[in-house]
Amino acid sequence: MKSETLNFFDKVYDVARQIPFGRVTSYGAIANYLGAKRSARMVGYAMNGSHGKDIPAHRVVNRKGLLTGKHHFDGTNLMQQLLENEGIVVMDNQIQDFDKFFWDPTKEL
DNA sequence: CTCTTGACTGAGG
DNA sequence: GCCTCAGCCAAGA
Repeated sequence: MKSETLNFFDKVYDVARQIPFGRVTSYGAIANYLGAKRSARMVGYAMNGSHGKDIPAHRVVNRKGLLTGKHHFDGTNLMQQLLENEGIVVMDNQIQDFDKFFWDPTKEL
């Protein structure tokens, strides 16, 4: 099978699955890694299908480190709880020291 | 094919 | 620093 057989969504899932424990990244970073810097919205859109998979979607936030996608989780503060469980400090839906926990796939991967 | 939607981002006021 | 507007791109109806 060709490596290009993977759809945009599948690529997003692949990258998101490789996010290390205790680290977070942004939609734009993933999109940039996929060669679609302008498709950051598509990354988030793709995450809609991340449920039921082994995708740590809670490690993916917007460029400001804000938990914009928390409303898509089961509870209202589930996403924050998961992040805090990994040692990440979250306050008011915003990750503290975001730059410190930021994981860039284009550099790390 | 056309229109709408969206877990985004950058620029401007 | 906060709010608003516009651009971007893929999937679904």
